[in-house]
Amino acid sequence: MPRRILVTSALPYANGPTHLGHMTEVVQCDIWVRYMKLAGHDCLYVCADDTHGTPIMLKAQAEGITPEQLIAQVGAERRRDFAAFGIAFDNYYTTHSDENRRLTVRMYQALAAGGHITRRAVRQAYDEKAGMFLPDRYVKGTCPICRAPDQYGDSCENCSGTYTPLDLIDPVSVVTGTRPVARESEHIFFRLGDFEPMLRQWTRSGALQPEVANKLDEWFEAGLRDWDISRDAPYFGIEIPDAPGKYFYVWLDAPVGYMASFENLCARRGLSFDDYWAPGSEAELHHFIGKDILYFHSLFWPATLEGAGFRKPTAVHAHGFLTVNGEKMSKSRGTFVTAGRYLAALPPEYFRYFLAAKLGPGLVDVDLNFEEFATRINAELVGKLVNIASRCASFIHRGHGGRLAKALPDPDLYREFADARTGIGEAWEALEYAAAVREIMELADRANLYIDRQKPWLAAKDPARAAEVQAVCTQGLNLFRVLMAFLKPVLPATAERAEAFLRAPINSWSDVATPLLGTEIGEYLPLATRVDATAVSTLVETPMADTEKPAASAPPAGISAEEFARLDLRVARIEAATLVEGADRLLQLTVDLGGERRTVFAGIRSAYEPAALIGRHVVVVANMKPRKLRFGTSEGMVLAASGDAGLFLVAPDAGATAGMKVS
RNA sequence: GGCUAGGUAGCUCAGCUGGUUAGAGCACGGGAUUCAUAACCCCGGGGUCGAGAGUUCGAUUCUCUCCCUAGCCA
Repeated sequence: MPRRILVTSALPYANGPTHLGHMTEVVQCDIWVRYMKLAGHDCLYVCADDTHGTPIMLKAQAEGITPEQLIAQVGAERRRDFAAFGIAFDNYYTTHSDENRRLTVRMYQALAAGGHITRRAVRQAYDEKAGMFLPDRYVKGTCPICRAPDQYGDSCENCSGTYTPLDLIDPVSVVTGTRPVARESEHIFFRLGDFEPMLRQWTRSGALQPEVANKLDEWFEAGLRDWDISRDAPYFGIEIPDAPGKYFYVWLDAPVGYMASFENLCARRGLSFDDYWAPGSEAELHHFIGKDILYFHSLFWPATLEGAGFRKPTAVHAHGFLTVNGEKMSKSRGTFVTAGRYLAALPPEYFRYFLAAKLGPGLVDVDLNFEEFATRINAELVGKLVNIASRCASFIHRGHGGRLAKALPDPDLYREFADARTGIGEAWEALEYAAAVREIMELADRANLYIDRQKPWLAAKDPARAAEVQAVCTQGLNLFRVLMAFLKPVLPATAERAEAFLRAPINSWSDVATPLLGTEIGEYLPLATRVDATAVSTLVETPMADTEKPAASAPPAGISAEEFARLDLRVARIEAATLVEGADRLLQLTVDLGGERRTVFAGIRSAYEPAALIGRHVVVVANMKPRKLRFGTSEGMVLAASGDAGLFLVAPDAGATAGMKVS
């Protein structure tokens, strides 16, 4: 029985470029959707741009364009980027649409009719120069609790205390730089507490991951407060019908965008909206989101749906963030990888594969470690999987006219592979992607082992054994085909090329139940090629702050002897020095610290020839935390003086030997 | 601070409801092979399973305390 399933991934906010964090979510979701479709379910995947709110309004202002122009621009980029990564939306829409406005108003009116809406005055920071109320994050000032300067209006990063923008000492509007004043305005609230019994029950209904349900208990304990769903003009959003000059808070209309996008799809495909959204609907509704927006999707969203007479989600699947080389993606650290930057360096399906190999059903972050990325692509995808086809294809073409044998020499082995689809399918559905990939790679190992044991290259030397060669390679290619089918949700384009090569499409999950026999295959072209580490390293900009910016920029305050003693300065002897390709300032040095050897990158290329450095003694900070650069890890820092006259290494007097402490 | 999750080989991780010498991949050392994109195959080194206490005939697996890491606190 095919299930009817509607799937969404979180609507990306239309205020900036698509980055790998966005991609993590849509790729996870897309893999799931593709698997469910292959498994024969009636599965639809919709998404949209989240386009309203103050940040969009201000960003458009700053760029001198209208919000509509801004979201149109971002929307076009999004579609292009998602398409490039093979995300197969059934519909990608926008929250700035008629459908969304109508549905949001309808939801609000139903909530009001049900008595779930209340109003009261709120005192807020108001920017008189800009003529607008300021969201908490748009006011900065000194923390009233710990006096840390330059803190946001909602909480302090230093002492993590919470307060309101008006509590700040010397508050400043981020918009105009003026001091905001307190002003009152009537706001409209959604009475979330009305839905506590329903939410407590829904939370434990299997809709949420267990650790998420635990988290929610904490929120229940704290008590469910009313939710402020209105904002005063000027605001880019949907005007509230019975409150002129007031707009719906973007977080009210954003998830409604799921429905709006679906309604838009219904119009195009002749589907019934109510089949999916009416209470008691038999269809499943799955939301994929990041853990940061769990609160909205596990409390407000089901409550507003229930209150407005819609069905609740079947499941909310939250995932963790993507980190890059162990660090949060951040623009200032240069670890902010946009979709465009990735695409310039690497094939999109490599990212999909890597992610699948790392993702589980939980909320843990996934780290994009460059070394591991290259390893997994090269060792697993190329070395194991694609290798099976590569090593078999030539034999089938040589001497057998590209035709597969009529029977498998080892049907039991084939059946084992084909039967694995049940477990692997269950793993895909359960979001146990890493487990699925692990199992597929174990099978790939076995396929390679099979070929190794049969040694078709030996049999190929004996014309009398031609049939044996053909049979063994037919077996190998069929095993390969099974594995490719298993990975089709992850690698749709690669799978398609494999299908073209084998001249046999894979249209459903059970297609691999029967092997390919007696048919002709196409020419083998490499389905995936190895990545080299430098391509991967171009994903990030190297900040190089250590070497580029001499200490002159930061006049250090007086330090104590203890503080100085924290530096482990050592004499080191340079054993090797090489140019670093792609870095015009760096030299890679291998230094001897008196028995210990270290690799250090130093920004001294402008002043020294590598060959001239070998054998020289320099001073190195030996207890520097290892620092990952684009070209490798630097395990220390070489001291040098610099100024207008140039750059000069610091060297000990003659007689000092490697390893000596400098103090 | 409260809560949630996690701490198993150099790295990434698997170890279901406690049970014989704790596993895999990558990396590393040795060997074999040459069909294949320096791929594949065999062998090997390497772990006080975060620390301590408890329950038990027996704990990586259960309980408690502590330490460390990450995240969440509208």
